[in-house]
Amino acid sequence: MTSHADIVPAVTRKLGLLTPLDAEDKAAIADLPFEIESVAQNRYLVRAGDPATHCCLLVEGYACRHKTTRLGRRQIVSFHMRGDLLDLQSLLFPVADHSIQTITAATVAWVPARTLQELARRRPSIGDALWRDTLVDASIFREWVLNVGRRDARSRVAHMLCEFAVRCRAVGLGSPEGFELPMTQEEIADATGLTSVHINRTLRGLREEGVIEQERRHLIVRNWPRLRQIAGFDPNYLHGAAAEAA
Amino acid sequence: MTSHADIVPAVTRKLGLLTPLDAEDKAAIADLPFEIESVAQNRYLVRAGDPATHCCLLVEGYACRHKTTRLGRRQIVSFHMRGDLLDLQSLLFPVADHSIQTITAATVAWVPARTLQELARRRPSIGDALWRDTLVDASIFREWVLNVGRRDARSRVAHMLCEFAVRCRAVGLGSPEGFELPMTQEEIADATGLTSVHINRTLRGLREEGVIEQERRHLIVRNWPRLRQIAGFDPNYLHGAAAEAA
DNA sequence: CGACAACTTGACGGGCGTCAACCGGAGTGG
DNA sequence: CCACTCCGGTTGACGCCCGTCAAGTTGTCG
Repeated sequence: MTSHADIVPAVTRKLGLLTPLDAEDKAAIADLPFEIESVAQNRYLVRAGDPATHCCLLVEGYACRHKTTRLGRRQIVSFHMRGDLLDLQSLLFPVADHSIQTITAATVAWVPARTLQELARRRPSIGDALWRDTLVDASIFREWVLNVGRRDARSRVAHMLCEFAVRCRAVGLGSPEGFELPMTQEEIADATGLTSVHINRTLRGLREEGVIEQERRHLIVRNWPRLRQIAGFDPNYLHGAAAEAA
Repeated sequence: MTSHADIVPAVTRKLGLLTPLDAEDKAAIADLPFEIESVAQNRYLVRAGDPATHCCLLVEGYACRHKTTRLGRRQIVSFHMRGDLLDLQSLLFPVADHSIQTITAATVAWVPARTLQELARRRPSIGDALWRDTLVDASIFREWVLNVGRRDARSRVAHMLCEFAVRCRAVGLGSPEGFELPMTQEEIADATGLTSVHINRTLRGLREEGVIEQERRHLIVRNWPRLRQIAGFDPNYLHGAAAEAA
């Protein structure tokens, strides 16, 4: 069971990595009225079009944001893991412009958007940290536009794996070599703008070259330099998000 | 010639659309030390890797942000026009993670990032407005990921045209039907993840169907409903950016 | 009027989508 | 404890959308 007392250090740590916080900032965070919820796999946390009343912190598990074309074609625009703040994007908007869905069972902590916004005004350091977090997200979106727009399937998948690996490591998930890869091939496809069939072929290619190894929902990177080279991966765009990985 | 006195109302108007500003906010904006510069076509305003010391307001003309793959393939991640704030993205980061380049001759107003950041803290409404502006940008990036990842060439180009049209209208550029389309076909290609050859064929297709008309760098939309339908365009994701267009 | 960038068009090929079949593991119910 | 089901993964055949290459043409600026 997760309690309010477990959440506070996680949030403080997360924001503290983005901007220095003083004692009063930390006290203010401890006062936040989190509501903790356990969520099953494949459940919506936010639906596009919903009024945006709450923000949430992903305490445990994995999630993604996605949008769909009018014809129903889905595009995942980001993956999220333990410690990520979701839906800061709509903190200042009345309705959500995209959906957020769990990939695995997860636990999340909800805070009223109004409360958070008010806190950001009262404690400018916290405001900075939140703003910075959304800027990192934006930087990742830009990299994804590049990834989907200008890399072939092979590099595209490799790039997505590199990013996921680095971000996992940054929050202490998995070892340097291996980590959980919780999404289905169809979800990888929707994130890279490909089809699940082609993801399957591409992963097989990487496996046959000895770059990666997979079993179940676990991925082992056998040849990091090669994977980075295939991806053309340069982690700068992750900014603080990978601070610990350096 | 553009002077400091011309810039202030433009900035005030821009930010005022995002969040209500009081007299003190406006006075603070008027005190900002803008440095005005005229820039030729195809000049870099910011290069990826540059230290991010200044932010800039695009006073007149058009610009784009872009990133490139290690193999040198370029992806434009956004277009910008009169009134847009550029490089708020790197307000809180030490180095720029992408480049910004003019598409036409332009005039820009520079402000030290430090000054703006300090203003955002001192006047929370201005901070909100700036944050909100970066959130709108992020929302547009997400839509671009979807556009490039999940639409075919035809819809993709149509979508890009719809967005550009709506944003032009929002800042009073062009008429409901026609507007300047300042970018080359190669730039449209780099924004949509296609090639200039295919952009040429796609635009021809739209012309032959009577959806659009082009002469020089000018575009006339002959059949708006049809263009929107081809694009599957829903302007919600532009949030405040198109406030005036409604 | 010459030079250069942007646009235009055709021929051809490949990367990836589509369709379809099959497999394998996990959960479920008898 | 075994059948049944279902989701996700795997593989092959085939074809199309879009990239590539190449050769003009047009427009613009000196």
